[in-house]
Amino acid sequence: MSTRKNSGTTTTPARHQRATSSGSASERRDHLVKLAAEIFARKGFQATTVREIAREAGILSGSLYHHFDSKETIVDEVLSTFLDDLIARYRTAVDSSADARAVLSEMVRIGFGTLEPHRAAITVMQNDWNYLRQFERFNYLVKAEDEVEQIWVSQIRAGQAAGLFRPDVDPKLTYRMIRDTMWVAVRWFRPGGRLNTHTLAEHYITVLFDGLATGERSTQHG
Amino acid sequence: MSTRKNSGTTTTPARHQRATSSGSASERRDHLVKLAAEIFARKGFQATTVREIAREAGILSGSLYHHFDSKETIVDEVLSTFLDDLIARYRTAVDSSADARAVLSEMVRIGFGTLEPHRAAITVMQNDWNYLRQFERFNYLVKAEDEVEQIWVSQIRAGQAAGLFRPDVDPKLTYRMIRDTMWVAVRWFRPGGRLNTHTLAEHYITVLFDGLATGERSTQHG
Amino acid sequence: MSTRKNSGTTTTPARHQRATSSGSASERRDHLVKLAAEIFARKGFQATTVREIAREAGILSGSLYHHFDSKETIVDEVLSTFLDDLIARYRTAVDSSADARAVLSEMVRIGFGTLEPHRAAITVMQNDWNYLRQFERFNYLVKAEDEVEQIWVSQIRAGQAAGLFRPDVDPKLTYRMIRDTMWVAVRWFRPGGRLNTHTLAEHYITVLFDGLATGERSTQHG
Amino acid sequence: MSTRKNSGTTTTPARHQRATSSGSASERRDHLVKLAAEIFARKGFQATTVREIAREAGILSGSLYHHFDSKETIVDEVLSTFLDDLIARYRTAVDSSADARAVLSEMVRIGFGTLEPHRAAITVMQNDWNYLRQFERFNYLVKAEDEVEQIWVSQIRAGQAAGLFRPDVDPKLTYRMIRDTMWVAVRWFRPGGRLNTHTLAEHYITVLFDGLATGERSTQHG
DNA sequence: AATGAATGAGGCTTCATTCAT
DNA sequence: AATGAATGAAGCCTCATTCAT
Repeated sequence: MSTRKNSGTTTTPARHQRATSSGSASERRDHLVKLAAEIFARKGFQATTVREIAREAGILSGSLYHHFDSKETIVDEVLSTFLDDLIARYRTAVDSSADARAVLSEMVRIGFGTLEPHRAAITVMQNDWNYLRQFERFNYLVKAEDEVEQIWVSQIRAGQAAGLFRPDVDPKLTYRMIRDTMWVAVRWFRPGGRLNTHTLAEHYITVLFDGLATGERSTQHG
Repeated sequence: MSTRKNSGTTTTPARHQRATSSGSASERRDHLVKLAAEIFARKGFQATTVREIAREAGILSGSLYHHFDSKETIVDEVLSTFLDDLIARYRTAVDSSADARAVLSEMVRIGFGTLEPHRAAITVMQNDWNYLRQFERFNYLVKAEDEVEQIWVSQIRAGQAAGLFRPDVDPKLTYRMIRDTMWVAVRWFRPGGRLNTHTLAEHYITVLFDGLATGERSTQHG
Repeated sequence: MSTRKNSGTTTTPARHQRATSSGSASERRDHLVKLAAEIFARKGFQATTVREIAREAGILSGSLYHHFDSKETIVDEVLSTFLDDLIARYRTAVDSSADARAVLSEMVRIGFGTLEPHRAAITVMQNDWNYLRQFERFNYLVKAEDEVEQIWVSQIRAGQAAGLFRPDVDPKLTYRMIRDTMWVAVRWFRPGGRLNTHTLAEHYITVLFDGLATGERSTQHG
Repeated sequence: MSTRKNSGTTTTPARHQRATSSGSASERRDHLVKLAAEIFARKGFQATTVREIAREAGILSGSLYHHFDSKETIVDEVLSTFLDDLIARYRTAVDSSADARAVLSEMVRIGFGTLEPHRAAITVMQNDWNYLRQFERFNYLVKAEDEVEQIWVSQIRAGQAAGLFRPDVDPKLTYRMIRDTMWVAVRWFRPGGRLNTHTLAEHYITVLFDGLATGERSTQHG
């Protein structure tokens, strides 16, 4: 699936193909996208000025428009690159013939696993989603989200059907809680800190499947 | 704790307190804050213009400055009102003499319970936190967050000490996951929809304490 | 001469004549004018807000409009009060039958003598003249200035005619230099400092009439 | 001494230095500064709007910010350019080996000589000094003023020590009077009128050194 | 006399974007 | 590919003034 509206990185025919010191045109473009993503993540999309992105890249703001139509084109590329990658990974996990618990575990690992390589994109998605979705051009974000939900929910349902998961939980609701827990972690997760994404994933898998409580289950508390 | 920078609603000595047809000055102010909160939630703080807030209130933008120093003063009031209320509720729950599981369950209920009355404030906090915390005036947000974390973590630790909770989970990490799950729900939760906040809370309490899986625990999967 | 456009202090029929705790209406008005003059002097007319004047008077800005039509009415009163007083004093000096040197000396003393009682008004006149004269309502300032010039120049001419003053100086130019020297002193003169206005006047009279140089005159230097 | 906060005209390394039809960037900037100075002088700093400056330059107000950070940056440049030039000229005069009277005469000529080329800047300094000095960024104005006072006072003292000047005049006070007389002349001096700045200077030198009176000196009058 | 809410015009500044060079 | 000057719309905020109470 290509969620990208504009030329994607993988499908773009390299234009000009100059072999300059700074690499090909598309490499330059990718570099700029990465730079921008970091600033978007740090300050928010709206609070980031085009001048700021340009300055960080060592050029003037007008020059950015040789690479991108608009500021929105840049976030677009940031977000769609992430979503393309994420969905591709989920598909791989689902395509294995493992049972639902194993698949879900793998998907949790995939989710936490994107925290580092796609930290900026995930942050932007968390913080600026609400703003960006107002624009028609970002409708595809909702579509991608729906597709992801589809993948998760069907796994949870499969697990329930197989008797692996409690039958009394709501699949959609459960998915949303898992999803939120993973993505929001980007707000406090710091690479190189006390916890790495692997630990995070295993910790969450444990609590998710077996719960926080010890001993006999179903005790009426609260 | 009062996180409020400006005169708080509960502690403000009633000044002049004229009883006019349009209500007291502080009622007018509160009304404006609520209006603004809704728009901030819908469009984001930065994307909301003061003209927009004023128009919705039926006045001109300049007139807003009769009530507030700045646009930031308005969000400030939105957020601190919410935090004051939340922390007060948590304190009440903690002060009961129930066991850790009961207290945590109650705190989860409190959290989900704020989703409706403080929907706008929570949304703003989720979406604009990253932007707002850049300003010194919002330092108190971090302080309030720390206090809340303190409350939760100590309950989780107490539960572990009492043998109620798994000893192998990280208290801070667990708190963060719970918190995120609750708050981010504001993004998709719609009052009057299929799920109400009570259902949400109980659902989450179930999964949180007892896990998603059925049958024997600790089986190595994935 | 009354330069005042609005009700002057001396000619205004006392309205209402209430004997309140704060004095008559005109006393209240005068008090406000004095307050305002100080702020105008300190911050400049334009940079002074009506709110600021009101705050200093312990009332709200809207209430000022019970006393004055507009902000400009207030400066108007500040300036015309000063000019009325100044011109009256000059007239007295001129009406003596002393010789030109004595009269001019006295006028210099009068000028420096206004520095303390009319410090604020003189400061406003120095700093905001350029701005205020743009408005038709302040045309009378130019008229007052012309009248003062008239008084001085005729004295200088009389002194030249009597052989008391050099015939080779330009009377108007000389007047302007004297005037400027006196008024601009308001910028650095501080009551209670090393110099009082009496010393200032005598110092200036000395240099003005007899020059800075010692010994033989007319030596070609420079 | 460079009082300039921003890149000074004399010391700026020519950046890029494109030779376009409209001149270099710094030429454009200088042109804008001159335009602005005229309006500041005519209407006062505060009463001048950036739109007005832009309109006079044939551009839109936003475009001004391509050249200057703020309205204050523009006056800053106006004033510091003048002060730099003035102080440089004074230094040259002082560095000659002439006697104090000759040096002072020359400095008077320099002062009046700036009236035409720096008319706008001097006017702004006279009228808006009181307002501008409130801002930290204009602290350097006071420093420059102090330096100038230093130069004058030491010459007056030298003249007194050499027996050229009356010993009974206060050097600082005398300096201030001279200074005020020169600068305030900018308020009424009109190039091309009856008097030119050369005449003005010689007139003032005459009165300053030898006084207004004829005949025997020190006669007690007044 | 005073309040306090509101007006409405206007101020400075920012910023994505364009375009000739 | 990049520059740099300019656009033009819009944003936040200020302030003298008005007016019902």
